[in-house]
Amino acid sequence: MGRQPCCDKLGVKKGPWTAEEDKKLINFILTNGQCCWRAVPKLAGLRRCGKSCRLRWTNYLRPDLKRGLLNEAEEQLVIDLHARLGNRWSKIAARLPGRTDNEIKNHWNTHIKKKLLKMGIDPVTHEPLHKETDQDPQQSHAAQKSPQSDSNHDDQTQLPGADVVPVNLDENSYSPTDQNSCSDESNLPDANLYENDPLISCLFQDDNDPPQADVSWELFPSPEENFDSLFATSWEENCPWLLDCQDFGVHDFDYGCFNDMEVNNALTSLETGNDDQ
DNA sequence: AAGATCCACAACCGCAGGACC
DNA sequence: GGGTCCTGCGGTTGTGGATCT
Repeated sequence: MGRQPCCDKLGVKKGPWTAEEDKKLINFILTNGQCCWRAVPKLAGLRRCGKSCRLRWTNYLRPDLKRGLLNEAEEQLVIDLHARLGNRWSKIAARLPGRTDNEIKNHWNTHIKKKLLKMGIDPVTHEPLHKETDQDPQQSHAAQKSPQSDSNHDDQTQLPGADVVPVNLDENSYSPTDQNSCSDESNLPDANLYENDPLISCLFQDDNDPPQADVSWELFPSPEENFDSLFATSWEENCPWLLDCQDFGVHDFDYGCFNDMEVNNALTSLETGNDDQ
């Protein structure tokens, strides 16, 4: 049926995002909220397809994201939810605020799956593996302690230490992804969210104490601070961890490169169909 | 020290479904 | 009702770093 590709492949950049691109995207979302991802690249001055922008935002730049490995409680919850929901990662992620479906999926594939296998549990069915796979005593012991062995979880599973939403499999229950619906005021990132986000906080904060690598991800900027002035501060001093994350072109990370005029120009070119990517 | 292999994670791809015209 | 657009989802791939030989 001649469905259009999500982006024209020509001139669209792929691969890892640079700091410059991140900055443009963050800045755009902060200014305009999440709206019409297809238009975002043009409006934000990015050579990316909208899909890529959306993924980058939801999986990495979103202010309410936690970072770092899932803690034990979260892991247990993922296992429990997976037993009921299967590979519906977005549903699972909805029960773990600050975690993305991609993150959980990756963690499942790289850690939990192996862990379960080691414990003698089939990661697909969550049933004990066949007896012919001779478990050594340690493994069978581990299997006995597995979350699946106590089968009477109810739908309000809440593990100690887990910063998670109570499990209620009612489809209408809370989902963090609900904030993704298109642009109204409520869609603009809540300033309070940034109090829990290290990346944004690094970008915004004054040069105070650097965030801890471990991440309680607690944050700092006073709400009344203006994003512009915050962006202008020297974040790289405060965020050595960020420099480790990607090969960022940090020195290009100049907030001044994006402004209203640029947005207007992009809007104009979008309206007129002028695409000079 | 260098090459090979493994591992973890970010990013991409293709499809499905809902909204809109 | 059908076509198109847009977004979200789940599976898969690519890449860089870590570890092993």
